[in-house]
Amino acid sequence: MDLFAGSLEANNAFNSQHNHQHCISSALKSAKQLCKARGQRLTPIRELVLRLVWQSHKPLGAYELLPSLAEAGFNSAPPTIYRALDFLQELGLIHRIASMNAFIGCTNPDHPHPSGFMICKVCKTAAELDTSELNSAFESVAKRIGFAIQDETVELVGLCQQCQELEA
Amino acid sequence: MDLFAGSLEANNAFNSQHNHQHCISSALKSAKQLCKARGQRLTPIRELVLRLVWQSHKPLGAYELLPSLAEAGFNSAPPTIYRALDFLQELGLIHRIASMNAFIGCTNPDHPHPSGFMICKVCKTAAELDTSELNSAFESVAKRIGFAIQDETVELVGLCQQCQELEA
DNA sequence: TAATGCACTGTTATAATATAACACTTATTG
DNA sequence: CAATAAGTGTTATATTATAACAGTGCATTA
Repeated sequence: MDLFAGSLEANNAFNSQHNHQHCISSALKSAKQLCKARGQRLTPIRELVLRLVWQSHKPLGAYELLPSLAEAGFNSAPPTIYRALDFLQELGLIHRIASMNAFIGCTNPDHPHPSGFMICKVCKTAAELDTSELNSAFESVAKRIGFAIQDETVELVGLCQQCQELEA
Repeated sequence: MDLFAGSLEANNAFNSQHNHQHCISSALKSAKQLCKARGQRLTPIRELVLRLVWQSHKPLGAYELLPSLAEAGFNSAPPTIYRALDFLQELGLIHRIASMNAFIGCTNPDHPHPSGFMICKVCKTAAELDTSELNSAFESVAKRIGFAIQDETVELVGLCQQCQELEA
């Protein structure tokens, strides 16, 4: 059975050729738009944390971000970073990867959709998937048992192509 | 699109009428069989931890299990419980729910399959899903980008029927 | 402009989850 | 029985996350 072939798409995180500056500037642009639209403030700390998360396509832990906050002259106690991360999550600008206790930038915050990740356990790169289409499967089983889905966590861990080649 | 209707099944965790003694005895039977087949030992600590996890269909945190270990006369420092949990996980007898940092008994350890959970955020009950059919979707996107999936985490959080009714 | 209120940040302390390292005991096997 | 491996006990510590309260600064409106 392969009914869903073509229905999921991964972003270009595993393509090391992509223009990453574009990822960053696009994320910042979205952030500013979203904040404006919702009457929220993208303060210096929040913007910096967003930039830090977007350094790469590898999920980063809260405590990995702290030193950079300190360098930038901000307070760097845990609450500072968690507040910023919570804020960015609520706006859909970043996602938390539950299986890694880490955070990653959302590739498409302007069009909220249920998402999942493919995460390479060697290079730690994570590609976001749009899992909208899987929802029909989730919803159909949910409906049968009367369950109302509110939040989805889909995390597929394995090896990306490049790391498979390096291992071989 | 509803191609996957009928392809996922949830277990009976949300049905409070089910014979839970049967869940427990079935889990223990599987555990003994699996251990025997693999030349592993289901020691008293491991069996107790499995029983404790199977108290209910609610995922339990490691530190919630410790007091019961102490009561039973065992050492109750964290490593004791984590070792038992690791062991049971490796045999596929329990699953870890990443989004809750908690552990739950596997409903069907004799027939290993990729699995997911529907978790009620009010009563904390979690029903295991057999997500074998979703694999074709996951695998097809994985194939396109050359990703080799090794482990899947699928956790759907929301409200079970009963808790929806109580909230209303 | 002064007063007020509110969102944001600073700071200290601590909770919650998980693992490292090493000593000791018990089971298994040759 | 001795040797080895597997399991457990114990202490300490790492990692992740939140509680609670004080201070600061900006925005609104009187």
